Amino acid sequence: MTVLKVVDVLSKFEYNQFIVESWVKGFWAKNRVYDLVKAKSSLQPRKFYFLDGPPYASAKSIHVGTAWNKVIKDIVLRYYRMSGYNVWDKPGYDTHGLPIEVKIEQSLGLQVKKDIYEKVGVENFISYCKAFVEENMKAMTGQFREVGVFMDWDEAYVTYTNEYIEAGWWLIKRAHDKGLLQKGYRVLHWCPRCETTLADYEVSEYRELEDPSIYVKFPVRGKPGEHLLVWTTTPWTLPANVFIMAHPDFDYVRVKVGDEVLIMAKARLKAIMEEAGVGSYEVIGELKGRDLEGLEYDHPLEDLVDAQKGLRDYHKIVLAPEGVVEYEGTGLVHSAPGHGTIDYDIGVRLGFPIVSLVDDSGRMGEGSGAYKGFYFRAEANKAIIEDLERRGALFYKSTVVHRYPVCWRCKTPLALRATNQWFITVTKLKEELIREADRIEWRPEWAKTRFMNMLQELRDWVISRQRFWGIPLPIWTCRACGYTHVVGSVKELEEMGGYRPEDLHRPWIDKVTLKCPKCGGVMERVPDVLDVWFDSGVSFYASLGYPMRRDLYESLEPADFIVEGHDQIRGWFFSLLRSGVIGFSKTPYRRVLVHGFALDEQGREMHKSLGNYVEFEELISRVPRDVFRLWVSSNTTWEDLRFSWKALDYTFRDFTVIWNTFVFASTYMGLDGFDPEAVTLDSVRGYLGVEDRWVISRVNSLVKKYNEAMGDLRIHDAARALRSFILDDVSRFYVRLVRRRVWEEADTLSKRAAYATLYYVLKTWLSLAAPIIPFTTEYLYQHLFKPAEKNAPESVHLLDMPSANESLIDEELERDMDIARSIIDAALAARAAAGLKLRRPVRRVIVAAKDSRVLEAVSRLSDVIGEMVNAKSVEVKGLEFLEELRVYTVKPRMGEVGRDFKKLTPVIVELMRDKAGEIARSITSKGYYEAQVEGENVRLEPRHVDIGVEYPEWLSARESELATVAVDTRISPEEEAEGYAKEVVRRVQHMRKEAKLMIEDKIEVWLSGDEGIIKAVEFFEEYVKGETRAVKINYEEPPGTVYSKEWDIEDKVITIGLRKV
RNA sequence: GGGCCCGUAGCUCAGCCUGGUGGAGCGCCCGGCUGAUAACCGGGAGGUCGGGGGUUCGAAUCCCCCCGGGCCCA
Repeated sequence: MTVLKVVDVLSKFEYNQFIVESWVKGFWAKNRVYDLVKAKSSLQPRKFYFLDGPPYASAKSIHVGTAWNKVIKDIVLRYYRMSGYNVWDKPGYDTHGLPIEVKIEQSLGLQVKKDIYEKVGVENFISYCKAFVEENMKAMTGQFREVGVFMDWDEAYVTYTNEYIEAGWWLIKRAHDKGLLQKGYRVLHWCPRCETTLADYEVSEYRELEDPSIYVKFPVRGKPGEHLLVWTTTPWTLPANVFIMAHPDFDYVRVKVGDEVLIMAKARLKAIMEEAGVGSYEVIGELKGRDLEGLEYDHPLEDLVDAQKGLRDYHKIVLAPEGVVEYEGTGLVHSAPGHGTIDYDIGVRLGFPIVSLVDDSGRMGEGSGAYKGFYFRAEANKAIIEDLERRGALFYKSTVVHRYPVCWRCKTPLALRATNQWFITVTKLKEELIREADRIEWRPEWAKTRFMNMLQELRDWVISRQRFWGIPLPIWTCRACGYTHVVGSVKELEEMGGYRPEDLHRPWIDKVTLKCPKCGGVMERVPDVLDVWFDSGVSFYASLGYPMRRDLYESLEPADFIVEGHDQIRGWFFSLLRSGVIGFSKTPYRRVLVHGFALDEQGREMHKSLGNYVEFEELISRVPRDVFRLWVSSNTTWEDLRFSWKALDYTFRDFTVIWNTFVFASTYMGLDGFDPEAVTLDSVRGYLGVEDRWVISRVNSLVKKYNEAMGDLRIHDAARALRSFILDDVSRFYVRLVRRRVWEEADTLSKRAAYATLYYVLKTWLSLAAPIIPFTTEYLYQHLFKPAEKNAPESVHLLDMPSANESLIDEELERDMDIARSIIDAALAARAAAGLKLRRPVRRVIVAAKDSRVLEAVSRLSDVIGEMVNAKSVEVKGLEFLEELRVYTVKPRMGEVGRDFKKLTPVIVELMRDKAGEIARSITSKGYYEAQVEGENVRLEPRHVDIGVEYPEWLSARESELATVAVDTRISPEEEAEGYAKEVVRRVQHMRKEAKLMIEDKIEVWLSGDEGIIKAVEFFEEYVKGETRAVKINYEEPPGTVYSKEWDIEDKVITIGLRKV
């Protein structure tokens, strides 16, 4: 078999990347290529467990960043499959949670939570959520497939399934068994309109809001006239005040203002007095924060607030460095453990009561006395400030505008509020979490730093939400005796007297009651659902069916690789680790790669509201899939990606060059009937040219570099190396170099060697590139390589990843070629400077090497240099050679010379002209030139002169770092004639193309006009015939019947005619 | 306010870990090629390497401070 039969496909094909990709898509579907790839991988001995971070199925169209994310995953999976791993590639979808509930509420026009019960019913509501998510998943899967992601789409894991829910229950039970599951108060953001807690991640929207900014005086107990000064922007929390915090290390002052004494932080004194407009005050004492500890005070509103009655004993100063700052406030912080996170933690630590006076709807509730029924930010604030003022407890009041969290769906300002929630006390596992996190391999390394820092601030995990669309909390409480039981599985549910509902979601699960093992009473489920972060956190085992089946998880764990955006360091990476440690006391994953964000061209987030959002549909219709893939994978993975149509366009252009490279190969291999199975690299080893050995070395170096980069998860390094190899090394250098060998008509060994080399290099590259540009590589493989080999696998994706053949790597040769390329550049520049067209051969190029390494390299590669710069010979000389030819000009800088040498100036100017060479050499080498002029010692320095270098007219020279390269521009009559012959050849070729002749077509040529040119062609007739595939040249006016054209070659006119024979 | 990241040519980005004369692509100007060709190649102009300080013989690179942007928290 040969590649002959496919030539036409590639060369005649009008290249269209979109058509290429559609063809491949069809090919994959028709031949079930994913199944084949999967089947091959499943036979491999080494496991590679990839765990997909499930995208949130809340929309139909994926974000550019989501596409990037999946492409990274796909590249890694494809790489490991080709490298001989049994790859686990199940994708997943995250499907529960409030954001989805809200979308459904919006689509149904529901206003408040109550509407769900009253207007639609929970049962219907859940069905809507499910249907919505299913539609989204279907659309998203289609898009992931569209960009070529080879994952097990038919077996995707979905978090809303009964199996998944049951797996989630298992972990809650685990936490319970370990004594980590608790119920208690937690301070969380609460939306008073939606009447629900909001998860941390839901507190994402802030508004600039105006709030009171008040300084309140809390009387020091037993010291009339002395007050603790406290600052707050939330007067509504004052009725719930329990204690005041101070920083042990700060300096505090006692300040006399009028006839009162105020205590506050020294660092804040000036600012506060300025703000309050108090001109005269006197510091009468200074003390450390720690000296304030235990100081008791009275609450200024004690008699108005019922709840305050029982708090007298707790009203004192508590040392709490974490709650006090020096840049704002007074250094004394009013603490309401029912309304502040730090306040709460300290309150609990001290065993102080937790007072929360705001109810579900945001109004002051039981215990708030005079303020009962007042809405927290409105009436309550107003009334409290008035009361304080009336009582003389207000030092100063104004307002501030600051960022305040609002509910992201109804924009209502949120309240921090202690509510009863279920949580897992992961803080007890802190050391274990840190130990396990430390074992994980992070890319890049700073992700680890970030993760570790976060673990230092670990807080307990509040898992309960008062919502519907989520994993129901598997906790049942006895109506009679209050006994609580955690259910770990459906089986346990049945054993406890319950039953298996068809769907484990609310509301069906709510109807399942159990029999209390303590008193035999009826147990009902706690109505909460789980935080949606819990869902994805258990994916590492839940997606494998654990614990209902154990074998799969046990054989695969831990996950070998996960990758997500850097926002997931605190998100999924953390929730996974948390779940892993709770469930199995170890990290569920061993390697993490972090990727950046897809931003717009200005570096802003892409949002529909900003108008800079790129729809997937638009992306995929404007940009071929592989172009997108190559572009995103070239971006440094962990850095943000700035989306740019222009950048994609440029990447697209590279594909043309890649394509042309393969077309070049297939065209000539096809013409000559090259058979890669007969003419192997081994069989032509003795005939390899130096450029062949070079490119073979380069491709093996590439394989090495590529494998190292991929193994280290530096995908962008791999992608960039691939790109620059095919574009710079192969297309722009090697192909240019071998064209002449390939154009030979005869079947030479040199040509065979070139083909064998090219075939080997391109096929190797194709294998390496397959994970990154799976469509293009498949097309080229199917059309060029597969038909040429008898036992070639069905698809390029079934090939084995090449490993570097170190024996073919010749580092010295690669280094030498680098030198040669630099010399070539210099020579081309020298030619350009002399206005010599590349088509015109030059007699010789002289390379004056700056060191022996350059000298050796140029000697070794002189043929390559000669070919590339179209020189008959390349002479290598030492630096001294050109030095002899050099002519220096030394121009005096009259200002400097005049100032320094006064009267001697004219003589010195003359000297510079006469001894230019000597002076120039001396100044350039030693830095000065000394001479006796009219009996005086004269010292010329660089500032006195402008030194110029000139070469003889027939030499065009170029200085480079490695050498001075000079082109001998003299042309003999014969060379001039050859130049003309080439000009004619070029024009004939052009006309051949215009006449739409095939490369192999033979022609007859007519030539008339300028005598010099005719003579030149006659002289080089064999050459001209060979180049143009002309069987005959007639030196006469072309007959009217043939295709003819008049040409102007350097002002000489000729007429060329030709016809196919 | 904190942690981490980024800030290099007009634009997009390499180089920084392991200090040693600043790179690529695109754009611009000039030239070339035309048997890979709705391509391609060469040359040129263009940079206080965000700012400041320090370490060093030597800093884009290491350290500190500041400014601007991002992510995650507060």
